[in-house]
Amino acid sequence: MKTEEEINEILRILADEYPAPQTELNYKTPFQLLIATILSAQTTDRQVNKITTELFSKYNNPEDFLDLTPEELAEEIHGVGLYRNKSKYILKTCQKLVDEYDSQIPKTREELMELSGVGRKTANVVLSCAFEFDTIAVDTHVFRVTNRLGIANSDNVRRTEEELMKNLPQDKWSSAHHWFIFHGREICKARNPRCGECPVNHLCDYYKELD
DNA sequence: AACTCGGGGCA
DNA sequence: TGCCCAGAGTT
Repeated sequence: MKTEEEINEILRILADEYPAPQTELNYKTPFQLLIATILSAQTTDRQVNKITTELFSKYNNPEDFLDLTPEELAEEIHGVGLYRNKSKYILKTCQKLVDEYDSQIPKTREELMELSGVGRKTANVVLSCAFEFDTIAVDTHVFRVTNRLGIANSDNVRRTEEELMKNLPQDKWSSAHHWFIFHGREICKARNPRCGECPVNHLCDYYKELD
């Protein structure tokens, strides 16, 4: 595990390396962020971004989506993968938003996770990016990167979330989330990680154990 | 706990 | 061109 100084050094280097694109924050409303995050399951947000501009120009609230049949919506979101499931989840979620939340997005993790297609990761993204609540959304990139670096040490996403909230300074939670995701995609990849190009390899537990 | 759902990226 | 990757729901 890392000392506070080592963690701050890692964060400093990553901040310098990745001027946080913060892609989730590009969505204009909590509703857009929620839908985009449901769409992003098992895909990159690059794929999601390809379709959301047009999608949200046509449908921008739960009522708009409820005008569509599952088949029509599936057609609209073609390209993000798992589109039939995601179409059903989104329509079910929109119906619930209309029926139970006056078309607003609920602000607690428990309520968000009751929505179809919304698990812990999606709920945390909405809480931290749309409502700026103090949460860290742990997807597989964040999980892999932080465990390799030694900022977390856990075989379980739920515990990693707790460890990160304990080990990272709170004012860095939001930006660190984006650094880890970007780093995980470009450098610290699941397979064939490019450790030679990694700006924090001298501070990485995984890199130390390589040879 | 294992399986399903689509497609993009890379070996 | 086949294998790996990325969440949530279902069985």
